[in-house]
Amino acid sequence: MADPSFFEKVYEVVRQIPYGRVTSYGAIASYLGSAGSSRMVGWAMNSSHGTETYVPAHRVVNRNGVLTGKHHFGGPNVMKQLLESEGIKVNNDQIVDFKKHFWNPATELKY
DNA sequence: TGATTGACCAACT
DNA sequence: CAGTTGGCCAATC
Repeated sequence: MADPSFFEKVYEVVRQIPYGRVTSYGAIASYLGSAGSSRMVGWAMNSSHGTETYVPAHRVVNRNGVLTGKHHFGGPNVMKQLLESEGIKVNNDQIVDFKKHFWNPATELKY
């Protein structure tokens, strides 16, 4: 797309998250150029259900590594199960060793 | 069409 | 230390 919107950029970044890795809304937003748009990342995930390509929104958590949007996956346990299914341990809705599983698009993906 | 909200983050009071 | 405010873009009322 010659002029991709914020949403489309978010989708592409989230899709490029490798298996067993997670990232934060702020990291994506900051990578796109605006840390204040972190809310839009979450909103984009909400819209990701209507996209043709699947978006691993369960790999996206807030800056604390907490599963803030777990309720939006159709159930409060779905997101946790998905992460654990990828080898990521989740305790009390919080990712264990979040820093180790953290995938920074600005560093890994960069361009 | 204007106002409000939304899965956030950071700074200020 | 905790509560409030500003900021960002897009969708819904």
